[in-house]
Amino acid sequence: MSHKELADLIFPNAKEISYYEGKYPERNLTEGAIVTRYAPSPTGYMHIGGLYQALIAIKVAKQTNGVFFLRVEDTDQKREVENGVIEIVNSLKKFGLEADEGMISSEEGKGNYGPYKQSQREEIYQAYAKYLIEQGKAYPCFCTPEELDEIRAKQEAAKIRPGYYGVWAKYRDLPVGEAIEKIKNGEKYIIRFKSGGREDKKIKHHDVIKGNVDFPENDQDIVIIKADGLPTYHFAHAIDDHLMKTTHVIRGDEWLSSVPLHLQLFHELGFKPPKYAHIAPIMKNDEGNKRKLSKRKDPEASVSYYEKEGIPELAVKEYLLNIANSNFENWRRANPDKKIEEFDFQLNKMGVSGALFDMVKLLDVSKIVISQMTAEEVYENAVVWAEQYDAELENLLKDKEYAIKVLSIERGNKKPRKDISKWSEVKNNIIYMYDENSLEYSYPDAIDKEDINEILKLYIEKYFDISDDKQTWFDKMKDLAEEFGYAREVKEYKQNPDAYKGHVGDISMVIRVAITGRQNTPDLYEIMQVLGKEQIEKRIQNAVV
RNA sequence: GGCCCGUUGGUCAAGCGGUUAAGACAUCGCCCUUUCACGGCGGAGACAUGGGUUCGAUUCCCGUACGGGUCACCA
Repeated sequence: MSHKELADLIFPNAKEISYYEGKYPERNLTEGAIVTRYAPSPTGYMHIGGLYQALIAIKVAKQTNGVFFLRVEDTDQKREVENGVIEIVNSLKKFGLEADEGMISSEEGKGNYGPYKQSQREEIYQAYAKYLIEQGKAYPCFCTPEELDEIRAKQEAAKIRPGYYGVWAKYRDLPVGEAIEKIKNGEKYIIRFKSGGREDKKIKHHDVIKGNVDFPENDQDIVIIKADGLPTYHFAHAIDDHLMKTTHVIRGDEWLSSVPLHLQLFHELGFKPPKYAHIAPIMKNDEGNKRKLSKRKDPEASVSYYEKEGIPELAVKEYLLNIANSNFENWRRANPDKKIEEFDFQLNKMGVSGALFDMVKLLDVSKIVISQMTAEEVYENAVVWAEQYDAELENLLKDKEYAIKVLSIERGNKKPRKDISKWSEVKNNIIYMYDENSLEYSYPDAIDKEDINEILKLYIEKYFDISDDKQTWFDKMKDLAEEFGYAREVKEYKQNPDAYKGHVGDISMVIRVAITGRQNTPDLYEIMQVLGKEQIEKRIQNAVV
């Protein structure tokens, strides 16, 4: 009885591995080109952490003229969610992170190293599992889940390391003949990897991000093929990243402690291992404790949150890049007009521990991104967002010509306003330019209430002329101020505050509040030009009590 | 609990044996400004802790505390 017979019995139809080795040749890439991948499980909505990983992976691949591919890891059918794959594909697309190869819909992929969905690669895994069995490096294990639980319970009771290893690996040394007999009798089994590792020996590993890390060798006989015939993550990772020629495995650092196992698997399979870059997760402060951003508890963990809020994709990417390479910020300030693609990203400059997600900072990045857009761009984005999430705003934006005028105020110059951080704020930012009947008037306390009506009346009767240029309008404000005992210049007032009731700024504030219902608006002159003569007259009349 | 990893201002973070310990967001003040912003200038604010090693430790070593990860027929 030989290992070969056992292997043939278990996987009678599996091909020779040489078939696959030949089918997927080395990639013809230039020196230094990096091949990366994003390999999510289709288990629900896309997580911001996934986007983060994908962004980094694609950045690294692109800037070295390498390849970035999307592989779907759906070996756990129990957790799979309907439309999970399409959700991932669409999310990536929305953020402009399209893969060179990989899944493009639920079932289809593109590229020469596919299939890119693990459930479609079953025969490949089985071929390699068969190869390992033939080599005596893998074997069938007949333990039931209940038996495994018992073993673990015993180990815990005895306070020793749990797991399937050493003397606890019940079937690792079962004579081949007996294994064959059990299989022929119809006993259920899974395939385990036969580890030659020793827990008391250390391996050294250099992680691109984490640096040098020492681990004990792996001595666990982990399962490689499950009862359903599909591989576990570890096995699929080794096979796929070898066959797909991944050079850098960029993944969450929850995998760091699996590195000894993975290296061992690559070695036993005769593969050249990839470089590993383990990314720290994005954290959230939860009552003093740091924890991973959680899809269940934190709405901002889902990428769909940003869409709903109307935070531009570019802002999210810039913020993420900020977290990933802190020198990005300096680069951005020095190169405000350059594209993200031009930034030289360095994996080894990534922080080793997880950063707390900072919404305030994200919104600041977003403000800058939006402030650099033209009125037209802001308009288009706001419309797209409003169609989906805000019917009222959508309605306001119907009159495109007027909307563009409104959005153009203090935009497009060298120092654009930064008062919109997300599309959901646009309505509040422009609504007073539309509805003159729902304004609320709240004047600064410093202004004598008695004066307000008189200022407004006099302004409209004596000074208001829509055709005034800015300087004339300006001078008239000063005249008006003087007429009411307010200083023409702020400086004059400050030098001699007792001589005046206030200064010209107070007067223009009165006009501003009357016209817009706000104390905080962009340049008043420009607003008045957009509003037009009739509107202004009407608004000031409304404001007069 | 075992094994890994980490700990610089409120947050993100540079620095990696000798620095006045960068910068950004947030915060405060001033200036500019008709107003609101923008912008400019400035303030406050940090090397978890105890031992070593060293002429000298934020930087190196050990311990402690705290935080994170991992120990599945899940990824």
